Amino acid sequence: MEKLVSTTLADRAFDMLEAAIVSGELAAGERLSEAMLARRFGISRGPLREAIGRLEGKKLVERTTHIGPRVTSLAPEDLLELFYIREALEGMACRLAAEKLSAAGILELEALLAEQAKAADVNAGVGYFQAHGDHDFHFRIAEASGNRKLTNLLCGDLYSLLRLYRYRSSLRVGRAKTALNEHRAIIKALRSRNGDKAEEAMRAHIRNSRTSIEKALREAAVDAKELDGAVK
Amino acid sequence: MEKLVSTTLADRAFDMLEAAIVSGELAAGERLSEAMLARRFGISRGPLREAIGRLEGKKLVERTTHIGPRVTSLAPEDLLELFYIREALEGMACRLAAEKLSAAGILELEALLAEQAKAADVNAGVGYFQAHGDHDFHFRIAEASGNRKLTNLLCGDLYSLLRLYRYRSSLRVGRAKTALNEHRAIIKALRSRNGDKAEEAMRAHIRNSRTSIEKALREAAVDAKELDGAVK
DNA sequence: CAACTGCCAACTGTCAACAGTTTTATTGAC
DNA sequence: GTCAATAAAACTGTTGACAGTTGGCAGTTG
Repeated sequence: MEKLVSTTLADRAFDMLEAAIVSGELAAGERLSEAMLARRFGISRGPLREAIGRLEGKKLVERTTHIGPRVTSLAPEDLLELFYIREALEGMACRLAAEKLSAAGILELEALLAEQAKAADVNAGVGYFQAHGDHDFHFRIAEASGNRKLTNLLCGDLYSLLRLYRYRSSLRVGRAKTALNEHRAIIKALRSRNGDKAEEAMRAHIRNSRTSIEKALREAAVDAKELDGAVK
Repeated sequence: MEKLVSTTLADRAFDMLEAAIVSGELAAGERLSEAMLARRFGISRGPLREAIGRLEGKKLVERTTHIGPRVTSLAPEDLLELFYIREALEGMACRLAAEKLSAAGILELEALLAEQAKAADVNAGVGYFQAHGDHDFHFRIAEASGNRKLTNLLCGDLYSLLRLYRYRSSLRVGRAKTALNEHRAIIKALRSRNGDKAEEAMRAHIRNSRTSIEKALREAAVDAKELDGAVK
């Protein structure tokens, strides 16, 4: 048996499509032509269709009959709705992590945070932080919950959905430093092994993220209106 | 335009399969033969495959290459993990509902509860309560949250997953009356428009459900062990 | 010049057939 | 009688082709 890569074509198509979608290579709302994608991946339309079906089940693409599949496009309200879900789920994950995390695990988190602090300093807290560091931090805590279904839901489904919405990094200038402090508070709560405090620390963090985005969205809406008025 | 039912074959197959799975007609862990299902639905394997793909994305079926799709089977630990997720999400839904629910909405909930109380009395609180009433109650609150993504996640994905695990109703004897009281407490918190209280009331309710199931599972495990010993 | 009608190309939905793998049944040996 | 090996049956993965629908383009008409 040399076929260690016994993945089916549909599997590979699924992975490639998901990667292309969350990376933004396939823009939100873009129509996916089956024939084109089939040529691009070098496979037939059958497996491709199955892959698209799976993505549809994951809410990453939507379909309308005879017109074709499109990448799910998230309205600003949808993004905010997802943040309420994140607050609930990551709060729970953080509570569980506080009860289960090993001393070594906490040290790892602190090391990660120290690295982020450096990066945040270097970049004056703009893009990088949100892109990689924040992500990793939340990932680790989700995994530390020890709840596999919760971890999969957060890291697998929810985060790929969140990435569909590409907010301009300018929306978040100045948030990085605050967020870093909130991460410190979370680790402190984790170290105390207090589930209540850990959950509340995480929820406050995500709540603040949400209000920050809400504010940015309002400002963006105002700008758009002014621009619209100017054009007219 | 008389073709209001422009559903595709794959859509119908998806609906029928999902219904068959959550109703238990297709048992958990059962292997799904594509040819058999295609004959049964009177369609070809193409659309069927796509429907199965969607269910796979929804985590209702799992696939292994060249062996075929099987209905996802939930271990007891998986069930408990789902209850932690429920606690987080429904707690959040209840908080949002407390802030948004109209007076009329609260009256509807109370009416529903009164109906359940009658049914619970009649059946001495065994099967019916859990099967319909509890479900409806939680559904309504999820919808009242006003958060569409949250509602879909709870009512669409999570509940169909939960139904995969068919606990014998005997596991829950005596829980019905307690649960009814907990529902009353939830409504009381909703009426007070206090998000914190509403969230905590719902979380306590689901936590109690979980501990009740944990206890029942432990007892069932002991019984199984004794039975196993007797057989040997 | 604008709007409507009819046609055409492109695409999606569906199917039947082929290739490779797994499972089962049969056969033979010990 | 049991076990192993081989062959056949059944099933999944994949493909290419066909039918029905959608959207756009050109031509025509008011």
